[in-house]
Amino acid sequence: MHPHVSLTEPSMPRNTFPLKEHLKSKKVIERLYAEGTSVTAYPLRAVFIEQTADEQEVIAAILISVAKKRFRHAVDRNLVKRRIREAYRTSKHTFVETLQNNGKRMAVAILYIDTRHNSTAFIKRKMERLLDCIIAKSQIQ
RNA sequence: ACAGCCAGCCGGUCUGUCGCCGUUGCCGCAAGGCAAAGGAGGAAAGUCCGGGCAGCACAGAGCACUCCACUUCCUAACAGAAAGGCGCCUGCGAAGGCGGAGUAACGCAGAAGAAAAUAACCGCCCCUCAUGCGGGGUAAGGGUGAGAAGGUGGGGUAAGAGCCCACCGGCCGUGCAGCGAUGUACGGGCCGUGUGUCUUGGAGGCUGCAAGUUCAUGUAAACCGGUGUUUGAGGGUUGCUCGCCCAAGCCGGAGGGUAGAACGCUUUAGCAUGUAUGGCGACACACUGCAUAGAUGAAUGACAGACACCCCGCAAGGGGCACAGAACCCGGCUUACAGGCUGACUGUUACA
Repeated sequence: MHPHVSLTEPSMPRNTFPLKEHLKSKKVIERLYAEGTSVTAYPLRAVFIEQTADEQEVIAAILISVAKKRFRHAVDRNLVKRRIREAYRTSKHTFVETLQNNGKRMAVAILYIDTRHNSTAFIKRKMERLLDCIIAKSQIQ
Protein backbone atom coordinates (compact mmCIF):
# COMPACT_ATOMS: atom_id res chain seq x y z
CA MET A 1 0.00 0.00 0.00
CA HIS A 2 0.94 3.65 0.20
CA PRO A 3 3.84 4.46 2.49
CA HIS A 4 1.99 7.29 4.29
CA VAL A 5 -0.53 4.84 5.84
CA SER A 6 2.01 3.71 8.43
CA LEU A 7 2.18 7.25 9.85
CA THR A 8 -1.47 7.19 10.90
CA GLU A 9 -1.70 3.92 12.76
CA PRO A 10 -4.28 3.89 15.57
CA SER A 11 -1.69 2.81 18.13
CA MET A 12 0.02 6.23 17.80
CA PRO A 13 -2.60 8.98 18.24
CA ARG A 14 -1.79 12.20 16.44
CA ASN A 15 -1.37 15.43 18.40
CA THR A 16 -3.77 17.59 16.46
CA PHE A 17 -5.90 20.63 17.23
CA PRO A 18 -7.90 21.46 14.09
CA LEU A 19 -10.32 24.37 13.68
CA LYS A 20 -13.29 22.09 14.37
CA GLU A 21 -12.23 21.63 17.98
CA HIS A 22 -12.12 25.39 18.57
CA LEU A 23 -15.06 26.76 20.51
CA LYS A 24 -16.61 29.57 18.48
CA SER A 25 -20.37 29.77 19.05
CA LYS A 26 -21.29 32.95 20.83
CA LYS A 27 -24.31 31.38 22.50
CA VAL A 28 -22.30 28.52 23.98
CA ILE A 29 -19.58 30.87 25.21
CA GLU A 30 -22.13 33.09 26.93
CA ARG A 31 -23.74 30.09 28.62
CA LEU A 32 -20.31 28.73 29.57
CA TYR A 33 -19.29 31.87 31.45
CA ALA A 34 -22.73 32.19 33.06
CA GLU A 35 -23.24 28.58 34.22
CA GLY A 36 -19.86 26.86 33.89
CA THR A 37 -17.80 25.27 36.65
CA SER A 38 -14.27 26.55 37.12
CA VAL A 39 -11.11 24.80 38.22
CA THR A 40 -7.57 26.19 38.57
CA ALA A 41 -4.06 24.84 38.14
CA TYR A 42 -2.03 28.06 38.39
CA PRO A 43 -1.28 29.77 35.99
CA LEU A 44 -4.17 28.08 34.13
CA ARG A 45 -7.88 28.20 34.87
CA ALA A 46 -10.58 26.19 33.10
CA VAL A 47 -14.28 26.95 32.87
CA PHE A 48 -16.29 24.01 31.53
CA ILE A 49 -19.83 22.86 30.81
CA GLU A 50 -21.30 19.59 29.60
CA GLN A 51 -22.83 19.45 26.14
CA THR A 52 -25.13 16.98 24.37
CA ALA A 53 -24.36 15.34 21.03
CA ASP A 54 -26.98 17.56 19.34
CA GLU A 55 -25.34 20.74 20.61
CA GLN A 56 -21.76 19.77 19.86
CA GLU A 57 -20.21 17.66 17.14
CA VAL A 58 -16.78 17.06 18.73
CA ILE A 59 -16.10 15.51 22.12
CA ALA A 60 -14.23 18.52 23.50
CA ALA A 61 -14.45 22.10 22.18
CA ILE A 62 -11.75 24.38 23.52
CA LEU A 63 -11.43 28.16 23.81
CA ILE A 64 -8.08 29.66 24.76
CA SER A 65 -8.13 33.16 26.19
CA VAL A 66 -5.41 35.53 27.39
CA ALA A 67 -6.69 38.80 28.75
CA LYS A 68 -5.46 42.07 27.32
CA LYS A 69 -5.28 43.32 30.88
CA ARG A 70 -2.53 40.84 31.70
CA PHE A 71 -0.49 41.18 28.50
CA ARG A 72 -0.58 44.60 26.88
CA HIS A 73 1.14 43.65 23.62
CA ALA A 74 -0.43 41.38 21.02
CA VAL A 75 2.91 39.61 20.50
CA ASP A 76 2.94 38.43 24.11
CA ARG A 77 -0.68 37.31 24.00
CA ASN A 78 -0.02 35.34 20.83
CA LEU A 79 3.00 33.62 22.38
CA VAL A 80 1.06 32.56 25.46
CA LYS A 81 -1.90 31.32 23.42
CA ARG A 82 0.40 29.34 21.15
CA ARG A 83 2.13 27.73 24.11
CA ILE A 84 -1.19 26.80 25.69
CA ARG A 85 -2.35 25.40 22.39
CA GLU A 86 0.78 23.26 22.10
CA ALA A 87 0.29 22.03 25.66
CA TYR A 88 -3.33 21.02 24.99
CA ARG A 89 -2.49 19.49 21.65
CA THR A 90 0.16 17.18 23.10
CA SER A 91 -1.67 16.15 26.28
CA LYS A 92 -5.34 15.97 25.35
CA HIS A 93 -5.60 12.23 24.62
CA THR A 94 -6.38 10.77 28.06
CA PHE A 95 -8.83 13.61 28.67
CA VAL A 96 -10.71 13.00 25.43
CA GLU A 97 -10.68 9.22 25.89
CA THR A 98 -12.11 9.48 29.42
CA LEU A 99 -14.93 11.68 28.19
CA GLN A 100 -15.64 9.35 25.31
CA ASN A 101 -15.74 6.26 27.57
CA ASN A 102 -18.29 8.01 29.81
CA GLY A 103 -20.32 9.21 26.81
CA LYS A 104 -19.88 12.88 27.64
CA ARG A 105 -19.12 16.01 25.65
CA MET A 106 -17.70 19.23 26.95
CA ALA A 107 -17.07 22.89 26.12
CA VAL A 108 -14.04 24.26 27.93
CA ALA A 109 -12.49 27.73 28.15
CA ILE A 110 -8.85 27.78 29.21
CA LEU A 111 -7.71 31.09 30.68
CA TYR A 112 -4.20 32.27 31.50
CA ILE A 113 -4.21 34.13 34.79
CA ASP A 114 -0.51 34.92 35.29
CA THR A 115 0.91 38.25 34.20
CA ARG A 116 4.32 36.84 33.28
CA HIS A 117 5.55 34.32 30.74
CA ASN A 118 6.13 30.67 31.63
CA SER A 119 8.06 28.05 29.70
CA THR A 120 6.30 25.64 27.40
CA ALA A 121 7.39 22.65 29.51
CA PHE A 122 5.91 24.23 32.67
CA ILE A 123 2.62 25.06 30.95
CA LYS A 124 2.39 21.50 29.62
CA ARG A 125 2.77 20.03 33.16
CA LYS A 126 0.06 22.38 34.44
CA MET A 127 -2.19 21.52 31.51
CA GLU A 128 -2.03 17.83 32.36
CA ARG A 129 -3.04 18.61 35.94
CA LEU A 130 -5.81 20.94 34.80
CA LEU A 131 -7.36 18.29 32.57
CA ASP A 132 -7.20 15.73 35.41
CA CYS A 133 -8.95 18.21 37.69
CA ILE A 134 -11.75 18.73 35.18
CA ILE A 135 -12.36 14.97 35.01
CA ALA A 136 -12.29 14.65 38.80
CA LYS A 137 -14.67 17.55 39.41
CA SER A 138 -17.17 16.65 36.73
CA GLN A 139 -17.51 13.01 37.88
CA ILE A 140 -18.15 14.03 41.50
CA GLN A 141 -21.14 16.12 40.53
C1' A B 1 42.25 55.86 11.07
C1' C B 2 38.90 57.90 14.68
C1' A B 3 34.67 60.95 15.69
C1' G B 4 30.46 63.00 13.48
C1' C B 5 26.47 64.51 9.96
C1' C B 6 22.84 63.53 6.01
C1' A B 7 20.40 60.02 2.77
C1' G B 8 19.13 55.03 1.72
C1' C B 9 18.95 49.80 2.97
C1' C B 10 19.01 45.27 6.07
C1' G B 11 17.22 43.80 10.68
C1' G B 12 18.99 36.63 11.33
C1' U B 13 20.30 31.61 8.41
C1' C B 14 19.99 26.22 8.27
C1' U B 15 18.35 21.19 9.99
C1' G B 16 14.99 17.90 12.60
C1' U B 17 10.23 16.45 15.35
C1' C B 18 5.12 17.70 16.16
C1' G B 19 1.24 21.15 14.47
C1' C B 20 -2.22 25.41 12.18
C1' C B 21 -4.56 28.20 7.71
C1' G B 22 -6.54 28.79 3.05
C1' U B 23 -5.16 27.40 -2.44
C1' U B 24 -4.26 23.65 -6.30
C1' G B 25 -3.98 18.38 -7.67
C1' C B 26 -5.11 13.23 -6.56
C1' C B 27 -8.01 9.47 -3.68
C1' G B 28 -12.84 8.69 -1.20
C1' C B 29 -20.32 7.74 -1.45
C1' A B 30 -19.14 10.79 2.60
C1' A B 31 -16.48 12.17 6.92
C1' G B 32 -11.91 12.95 5.56
C1' G B 33 -6.84 11.56 3.86
C1' C B 34 -2.28 12.36 0.97
C1' A B 35 0.97 15.50 -1.93
C1' A B 36 2.86 20.23 -3.79
C1' A B 37 4.04 25.29 -3.54
C1' G B 38 2.82 29.42 -0.18
C1' G B 39 1.59 31.90 4.61
C1' A B 40 3.37 39.35 9.35
C1' G B 41 6.28 44.49 9.39
C1' G B 42 9.61 48.63 8.76
C1' A B 43 7.15 50.18 11.67
C1' A B 44 1.99 45.31 10.68
C1' A B 45 1.87 49.93 16.30
C1' G B 46 -0.54 54.95 17.77
C1' U B 47 -5.36 55.67 14.96
C1' C B 48 -3.10 61.66 14.21
C1' C B 49 -4.13 63.59 8.91
C1' G B 50 -5.51 62.66 3.62
C1' G B 51 -7.91 59.65 -0.15
C1' G B 52 -10.15 55.18 -2.63
C1' C B 53 -14.42 52.10 -1.85
C1' A B 54 -19.52 51.49 0.29
C1' G B 55 -24.29 52.96 2.20
C1' C B 56 -27.40 56.92 3.57
C1' A B 57 -28.59 62.04 2.80
C1' C B 58 -28.78 66.25 -0.56
C1' A B 59 -34.09 72.23 -4.59
C1' G B 60 -31.85 76.57 -2.69
C1' A B 61 -30.13 80.72 0.64
C1' G B 62 -28.11 82.63 5.20
C1' C B 63 -25.92 82.01 10.01
C1' A B 64 -23.16 78.96 13.10
C1' C B 65 -19.29 75.17 13.72
C1' U B 66 -14.45 72.61 12.68
C1' C B 67 -9.75 72.68 10.29
C1' C B 68 -5.73 75.18 7.45
C1' A B 69 -2.37 79.88 6.90
C1' C B 70 5.76 82.56 4.13
C1' U B 71 6.15 81.45 -1.65
C1' U B 72 6.07 78.42 -5.91
C1' C B 73 5.44 73.54 -7.16
C1' C B 74 4.16 67.85 -6.82
C1' U B 75 0.07 64.74 -5.92
C1' A B 76 -6.04 61.17 -6.17
C1' A B 77 -5.55 64.07 -1.74
C1' C B 78 -3.18 65.95 2.64
C1' A B 79 -1.72 69.09 8.37
C1' G B 80 2.63 65.20 3.53
C1' A B 81 6.92 65.72 -0.14
C1' A B 82 10.24 68.99 -3.35
C1' A B 83 12.65 73.58 -4.44
C1' G B 84 13.11 78.44 -2.61
C1' G B 85 12.55 82.87 0.98
C1' C B 86 12.73 85.67 5.85
C1' G B 87 13.68 85.81 11.29
C1' C B 88 15.61 83.42 15.73
C1' C B 89 18.44 79.47 18.17
C1' U B 90 22.29 75.25 18.57
C1' G B 91 27.02 73.30 16.62
C1' C B 92 34.39 74.57 15.09
C1' G B 93 31.88 72.27 10.88
C1' A B 94 28.90 68.89 7.60
C1' A B 95 24.15 70.14 9.37
C1' G B 96 19.94 70.49 12.62
C1' G B 97 15.72 72.77 15.33
C1' C B 98 11.75 76.42 15.90
C1' G B 99 8.43 80.23 13.83
C1' G B 100 5.21 82.77 9.77
C1' A B 101 -2.03 85.84 6.78
C1' G B 102 -4.14 90.83 8.92
C1' U B 103 -4.24 94.23 13.35
C1' A B 104 -9.54 98.43 12.41
C1' A B 105 -12.01 97.52 17.21
C1' C B 106 -12.33 95.34 22.24
C1' G B 107 -10.30 92.51 26.44
C1' C B 108 -6.15 90.55 29.37
C1' A B 109 -0.82 90.86 30.84
C1' G B 110 -0.55 88.65 38.28
C1' A B 111 1.86 89.88 44.78
C1' A B 112 6.94 93.20 39.16
C1' G B 113 7.37 98.45 38.20
C1' A B 114 6.72 105.58 39.20
C1' A B 115 4.67 104.53 34.50
C1' A B 116 2.10 99.09 29.90
C1' A B 117 0.56 104.75 26.43
C1' U B 118 -1.92 111.84 25.87
C1' A B 119 4.36 107.87 31.51
C1' A B 120 7.99 111.96 36.29
C1' C B 121 9.38 107.44 41.91
C1' C B 122 14.61 108.58 42.48
C1' G B 123 17.90 111.58 39.71
C1' C B 124 19.18 116.06 36.49
C1' C B 125 17.94 121.45 35.25
C1' C B 126 15.20 126.30 35.96
C1' C B 127 12.12 129.76 38.95
C1' U B 128 16.00 131.46 43.68
C1' C B 129 22.19 133.86 46.87
C1' A B 130 21.76 129.20 49.85
C1' U B 131 18.72 125.28 52.29
C1' G B 132 13.76 123.47 52.81
C1' C B 133 8.88 123.75 50.76
C1' G B 134 6.18 124.77 46.35
C1' G B 135 5.74 125.41 40.88
C1' G B 136 7.70 124.06 36.12
C1' G B 137 11.05 121.54 32.41
C1' U B 138 13.38 116.83 31.16
C1' A B 139 12.87 110.04 29.06
C1' A B 140 20.43 110.86 29.16
C1' G B 141 21.17 107.58 34.13
C1' G B 142 18.75 104.02 38.20
C1' G B 143 15.76 99.73 39.51
C1' U B 144 11.09 96.22 37.40
C1' G B 145 9.69 93.32 33.30
C1' A B 146 9.19 88.88 27.81
C1' G B 147 8.46 94.08 26.32
C1' A B 148 9.92 100.92 28.80
C1' A B 149 8.43 105.06 23.80
C1' G B 150 13.67 102.51 17.48
C1' G B 151 19.69 101.20 18.50
C1' U B 152 24.95 103.27 18.48
C1' G B 153 27.95 107.63 18.01
C1' G B 154 28.21 112.93 17.39
C1' G B 155 26.09 117.85 17.44
C1' G B 156 22.86 120.61 20.40
C1' U B 157 20.84 122.35 25.29
C1' A B 158 19.65 125.38 31.59
C1' A B 159 19.21 120.00 31.69
C1' G B 160 17.38 117.00 27.85
C1' A B 161 14.75 114.70 23.80
C1' G B 162 14.71 112.18 15.99
C1' C B 163 15.34 118.54 18.15
C1' C B 164 19.37 117.95 14.04
C1' C B 165 23.17 114.69 11.48
C1' A B 166 25.79 109.77 10.13
C1' C B 167 25.35 104.50 10.13
C1' C B 168 22.09 100.39 11.34
C1' G B 169 16.89 97.94 12.18
C1' G B 170 11.64 98.44 10.99
C1' C B 171 7.52 100.90 8.08
C1' C B 172 5.58 103.42 3.51
C1' G B 173 6.32 104.89 -1.75
C1' U B 174 8.88 104.40 -6.50
C1' G B 175 12.51 101.98 -9.89
C1' C B 176 15.12 97.38 -11.01
C1' A B 177 15.63 91.61 -10.52
C1' G B 178 12.39 87.33 -9.64
C1' C B 179 6.23 83.39 -11.58
C1' G B 180 6.35 84.52 -6.29
C1' A B 181 7.77 84.80 -0.97
C1' U B 182 11.56 88.40 -1.19
C1' G B 183 16.15 91.00 -2.49
C1' U B 184 18.29 95.62 -3.92
C1' A B 185 18.82 101.18 -5.00
C1' C B 186 16.71 105.92 -4.06
C1' G B 187 13.29 109.02 -1.42
C1' G B 188 10.00 109.97 2.75
C1' G B 189 8.53 110.36 7.56
C1' C B 190 10.04 109.29 12.82
C1' C B 191 8.15 103.84 14.51
C1' G B 192 5.64 100.00 21.90
C1' U B 193 5.59 94.02 23.14
C1' G B 194 2.92 89.37 23.81
C1' U B 195 -1.77 87.01 23.66
C1' G B 196 -7.10 86.09 22.99
C1' U B 197 -11.64 87.62 20.71
C1' C B 198 -11.95 89.33 16.00
C1' U B 199 -10.96 90.32 10.48
C1' U B 200 -9.30 88.22 5.61
C1' G B 201 -8.49 84.10 2.27
C1' G B 202 -9.08 78.70 1.52
C1' A B 203 -11.27 73.74 2.64
C1' G B 204 -15.19 70.71 4.86
C1' G B 205 -22.47 66.50 3.95
C1' C B 206 -22.82 62.06 7.71
C1' U B 207 -21.27 57.19 8.90
C1' G B 208 -17.64 53.50 8.44
C1' C B 209 -15.97 46.67 5.87
C1' A B 210 -19.59 44.88 12.48
C1' A B 211 -19.64 49.70 5.57
C1' G B 212 -22.60 47.07 2.35
C1' U B 213 -24.62 42.93 -1.22
C1' U B 214 -26.70 37.96 -1.76
C1' C B 215 -28.61 33.24 0.19
C1' A B 216 -31.07 30.17 4.13
C1' U B 217 -35.42 29.46 7.94
C1' G B 218 -40.42 32.46 7.51
C1' U B 219 -46.90 34.56 11.03
C1' A B 220 -48.69 40.32 11.36
C1' A B 221 -50.99 46.64 11.81
C1' A B 222 -43.82 47.62 11.42
C1' C B 223 -40.67 48.34 5.84
C1' C B 224 -40.24 49.49 0.34
C1' G B 225 -42.36 51.04 -4.62
C1' G B 226 -46.60 53.21 -7.25
C1' U B 227 -50.94 56.19 -6.90
C1' G B 228 -52.84 60.11 -4.06
C1' U B 229 -54.33 64.16 -0.15
C1' U B 230 -57.79 69.07 3.10
C1' U B 231 -56.76 71.95 7.78
C1' G B 232 -53.67 71.71 11.88
C1' A B 233 -50.31 69.19 15.00
C1' G B 234 -46.12 66.24 14.02
C1' G B 235 -41.88 64.26 11.35
C1' G B 236 -37.76 64.65 7.71
C1' U B 237 -34.12 67.82 5.42
C1' U B 238 -26.41 68.91 8.45
C1' G B 239 -26.39 72.14 14.36
C1' C B 240 -29.95 76.54 13.75
C1' U B 241 -33.31 79.91 10.73
C1' C B 242 -35.99 80.71 6.26
C1' G B 243 -37.59 77.63 2.60
C1' C B 244 -38.80 72.77 0.76
C1' C B 245 -40.67 67.75 1.32
C1' C B 246 -43.70 63.68 3.76
C1' A B 247 -48.44 61.64 5.64
C1' A B 248 -54.97 58.98 5.13
C1' G B 249 -56.78 55.40 1.75
C1' C B 250 -55.95 51.95 -2.36
C1' C B 251 -52.69 48.54 -5.44
C1' G B 252 -48.19 45.65 -5.62
C1' G B 253 -43.72 43.73 -3.25
C1' A B 254 -41.62 41.61 0.70
C1' G B 255 -39.12 42.62 5.79
C1' G B 256 -37.51 42.76 11.48
C1' G B 257 -34.80 39.40 14.46
C1' U B 258 -31.05 35.32 14.28
C1' A B 259 -22.74 37.45 13.76
C1' G B 260 -25.37 30.92 10.23
C1' A B 261 -22.98 30.78 4.99
C1' A B 262 -20.93 33.25 0.62
C1' C B 263 -19.36 37.79 -1.71
C1' G B 264 -16.91 42.44 -0.32
C1' C B 265 -11.21 40.31 0.23
C1' U B 266 -6.91 41.48 -2.17
C1' U B 267 -3.65 43.24 -9.08
C1' U B 268 -3.50 48.02 -7.65
C1' A B 269 -3.48 56.08 -7.24
C1' G B 270 1.15 48.71 -6.92
C1' C B 271 6.80 48.26 -6.98
C1' A B 272 11.77 48.83 -9.69
C1' U B 273 19.32 52.01 -7.52
C1' G B 274 15.73 48.94 -14.99
C1' U B 275 15.97 52.04 -19.75
C1' A B 276 14.59 56.54 -22.69
C1' U B 277 12.50 61.62 -22.40
C1' G B 278 11.10 66.30 -19.57
C1' G B 279 12.20 68.75 -14.76
C1' C B 280 17.35 71.75 -10.02
C1' G B 281 13.91 68.43 -7.51
C1' A B 282 9.44 65.98 -5.43
C1' C B 283 7.51 63.84 -9.79
C1' A B 284 5.32 63.00 -14.73
C1' C B 285 5.10 60.01 -19.13
C1' A B 286 6.38 55.66 -22.43
C1' C B 287 8.42 50.82 -22.68
C1' U B 288 10.20 46.55 -20.08
C1' G B 289 10.36 43.53 -15.85
C1' C B 290 8.45 41.92 -11.03
C1' A B 291 4.20 40.70 -7.95
C1' U B 292 1.55 34.45 -4.46
C1' A B 293 -1.12 36.25 3.81
C1' G B 294 -6.37 36.92 3.28
C1' A B 295 -7.69 34.89 8.67
C1' U B 296 -12.83 36.20 10.93
C1' G B 297 -13.52 33.67 19.09
C1' A B 298 -9.12 35.39 14.32
C1' A B 299 -3.96 30.76 11.03
C1' U B 300 1.10 32.38 9.78
C1' G B 301 3.64 28.36 15.08
C1' A B 302 5.95 25.30 19.49
C1' C B 303 10.23 22.70 20.86
C1' A B 304 15.34 20.93 20.13
C1' G B 305 20.11 21.55 17.84
C1' A B 306 23.86 23.98 14.74
C1' C B 307 25.87 28.44 12.50
C1' A B 308 26.47 33.83 12.15
C1' C B 309 26.86 38.35 15.11
C1' C B 310 27.83 41.05 19.98
C1' C B 311 29.75 41.06 25.25
C1' C B 312 32.89 38.79 29.35
C1' G B 313 37.23 35.46 29.87
C1' C B 314 44.44 33.77 28.79
C1' A B 315 41.50 29.45 28.01
C1' A B 316 37.75 25.79 28.89
C1' G B 317 33.36 28.13 28.81
C1' G B 318 29.28 31.54 30.07
C1' G B 319 25.72 35.24 28.67
C1' G B 320 23.04 38.10 25.03
C1' C B 321 20.58 38.46 20.11
C1' A B 322 15.96 44.85 19.38
C1' C B 323 11.12 47.17 18.71
C1' A B 324 7.23 44.43 17.88
C1' G B 325 1.95 40.55 15.18
C1' A B 326 -1.88 41.87 9.22
C1' A B 327 -7.92 42.55 10.30
C1' C B 328 -11.17 46.54 3.62
C1' C B 329 -7.09 48.88 0.78
C1' C B 330 -3.61 52.83 -0.28
C1' G B 331 -0.42 57.85 0.55
C1' G B 332 1.72 60.31 4.74
C1' C B 333 2.79 61.77 9.85
C1' U B 334 4.18 60.33 14.81
C1' U B 335 6.22 56.97 18.22
C1' A B 336 9.45 52.26 19.44
C1' C B 337 13.97 49.78 17.81
C1' A B 338 19.86 45.35 19.75
C1' G B 339 23.02 45.30 15.91
C1' G B 340 24.84 45.91 10.91
C1' C B 341 25.74 47.63 5.59
C1' U B 342 26.30 51.36 1.46
C1' G B 343 27.13 56.33 -0.53
C1' A B 344 27.94 61.78 -0.19
C1' C B 345 29.92 65.36 3.14
C1' U B 346 32.41 67.61 7.88
C1' G B 347 36.19 67.85 11.85
C1' U B 348 40.81 66.01 13.98
C1' U B 349 45.26 63.25 13.42
C1' A B 350 48.93 60.53 10.52
C1' C B 351 51.52 59.34 5.91
C1' A B 352 53.12 60.56 0.83
